[in-house]
Amino acid sequence: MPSNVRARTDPAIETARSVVETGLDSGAVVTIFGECTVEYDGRAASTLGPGDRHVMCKPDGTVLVHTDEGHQPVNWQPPGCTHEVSITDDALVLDSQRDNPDERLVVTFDAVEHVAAFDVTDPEELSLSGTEEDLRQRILAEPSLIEPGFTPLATERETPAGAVDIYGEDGDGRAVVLELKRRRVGPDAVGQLARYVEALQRDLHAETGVRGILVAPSVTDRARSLLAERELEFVALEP
Amino acid sequence: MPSNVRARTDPAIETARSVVETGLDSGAVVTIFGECTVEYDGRAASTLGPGDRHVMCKPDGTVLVHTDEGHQPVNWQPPGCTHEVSITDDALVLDSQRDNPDERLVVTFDAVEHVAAFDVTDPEELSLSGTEEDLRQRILAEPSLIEPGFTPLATERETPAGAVDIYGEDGDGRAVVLELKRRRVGPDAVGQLARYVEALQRDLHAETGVRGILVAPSVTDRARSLLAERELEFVALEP
DNA sequence: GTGTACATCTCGACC
DNA sequence: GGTCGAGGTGTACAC
Repeated sequence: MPSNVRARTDPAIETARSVVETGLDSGAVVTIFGECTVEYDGRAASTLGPGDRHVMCKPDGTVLVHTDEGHQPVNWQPPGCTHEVSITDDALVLDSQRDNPDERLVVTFDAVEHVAAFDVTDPEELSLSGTEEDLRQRILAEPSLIEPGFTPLATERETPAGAVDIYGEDGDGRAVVLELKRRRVGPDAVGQLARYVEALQRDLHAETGVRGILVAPSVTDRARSLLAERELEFVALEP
Repeated sequence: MPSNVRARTDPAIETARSVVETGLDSGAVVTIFGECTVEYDGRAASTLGPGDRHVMCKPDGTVLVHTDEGHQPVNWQPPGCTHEVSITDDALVLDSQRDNPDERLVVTFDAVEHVAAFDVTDPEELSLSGTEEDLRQRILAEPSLIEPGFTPLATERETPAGAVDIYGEDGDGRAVVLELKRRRVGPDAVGQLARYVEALQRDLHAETGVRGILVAPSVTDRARSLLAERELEFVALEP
């Protein structure tokens, strides 16, 4: 059985170029480790001087440049880019570009210390729970978690300010807007709820006010006082 | 000169364990490629069935699990975690945990096709331009970009709703709040500006209203109408 | 440590 | 293709 991996440590530059080019052409995930500089120009612009980094090129056009710290790549290119590899002045150059927006990432390796091409077979999808969608399902299955008498009427109900997570009415027939968050919320969520309540109020020409309820595990102090100022409510609930 | 890289293709499982453990202990960036399953439990919870993935462990405690698609890792652990590697039932198991919040990621490799440890030396910092901070500097250097007579008085001015990007006054001495965005803005930015304007209005007990100006390259239609409803303004400006 | 807002955010869904 | 909001968001910075 042939290996799914083609790798070289401290390769000659032409060998490195070959592994990368062959890998990219065959739809492999290609990684390059070595001393490099990185130039980026697009939505923003950046430069990164010489240092050791790990670069990953995916067959979907993604590029990721990782240092030894942090979850986030120091530089990257999103899916959909086209990469080219070449040798210029004894350096291995990876050039990744895209349109809309016009963006370009160029990684120049003075020295390649490792290169690898991985044939990836991954049939599985991630199964994730504990999302906002789970919270929504919980409430729709048991509306009394919000308060006795609450009745959901629609999800994703459109308003001039955007779609409301859950729209319904309370035991007295008043319109209720729910904004759901899977985690502790700050002022931004209050602003969002306030927008929806105001928009719906205008839209319905309601005589009685539209109630707005923020549903989340907890709120910060500032968010709580913003809720109070706007006469909005809070219900503690987890996904 | 000894190589900065220790790598093995299709290693025996004990060899793989040794390279990973030695690498983690020495502060190297360690990568493992092979067929694995992934279990995560923490802020949310997830499972991922068998497939080929590329796993990177950084010396700061970061773990990244990448498939062949997308910018984002399919699973990960943020910096600050402690990882352990072991062999259980002929599988290589990577166990990464942290407290606050309690989170655990377990990657189980049925087969390791490649393993590598990279000694990283990276003295450079990223130099980035085109950020919101650049836009702020541009306005402070030339306030008339907002409008003739505008005078900045403070940045990060605190209000009960949060800190205002730039606070100042117009040619008539009216208070002005600027909210800056480096890119095209939607309804969320309008909500943010509205919160600040309302909070400052209350705070100042101003007789004349506080003006709110959104400064960004452009706005969506919905954001524009929300601005109009709230009598907020827009100035087109890029970073 | 928590709170707050930015980010080349990315990503998916819907229009 | 643009708009919109979620995200296990991560990240820096202020309190």
